[in-house]
Amino acid sequence: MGPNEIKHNAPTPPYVQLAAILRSRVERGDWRPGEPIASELRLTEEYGVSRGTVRRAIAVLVDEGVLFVVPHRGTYVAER
Amino acid sequence: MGPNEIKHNAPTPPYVQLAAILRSRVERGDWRPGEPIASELRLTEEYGVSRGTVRRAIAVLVDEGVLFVVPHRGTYVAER
DNA sequence: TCTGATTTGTCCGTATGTATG
DNA sequence: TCATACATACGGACAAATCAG
Repeated sequence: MGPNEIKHNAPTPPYVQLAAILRSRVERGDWRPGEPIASELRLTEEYGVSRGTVRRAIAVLVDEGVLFVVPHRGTYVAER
Repeated sequence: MGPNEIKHNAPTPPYVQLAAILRSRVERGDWRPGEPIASELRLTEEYGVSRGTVRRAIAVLVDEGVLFVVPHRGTYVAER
């Protein structure tokens, strides 16, 4: 883990921090294009934030074209 | 209550008066270690001061190690 | 077909964080 | 100092869709 921890008292909001973490995990190849990333519930447990924060972070990456959501199925890594 | 009233025309600033009141309430065991005290909104209603004043008073006690704040969750009594 | 588990969708209430006048 | 507004975050609850058995 290391730096991949959410700081609640940082000037950068948790959802922005988490978005950066998830972005780097995708770039690192942690999750490959076309494959699902961890579920929202899993991410809340892994990073100690609320689901609302997780969903907001995902929304950022969806907006960037890094991820896409399939309703009731999961969140996936976009194809390049 | 009784003496636990904020005097706006006193030489001692409201936030200092409130800090003293809250400190005594903790010492009295009104709120126990690890448990949350009243919310900022609740305290503004209870003592007739603005939220800014409440937050300033809390900041004093946090500085003293009497209280600690969990962002977006509440203000708690420090252990010990 | 049925059942239960999983996942995202949505809404609500409450709390603190921050900024402005 | 006060009053107000909005942003950010947390937690809970329930619905709807999906999937595996």
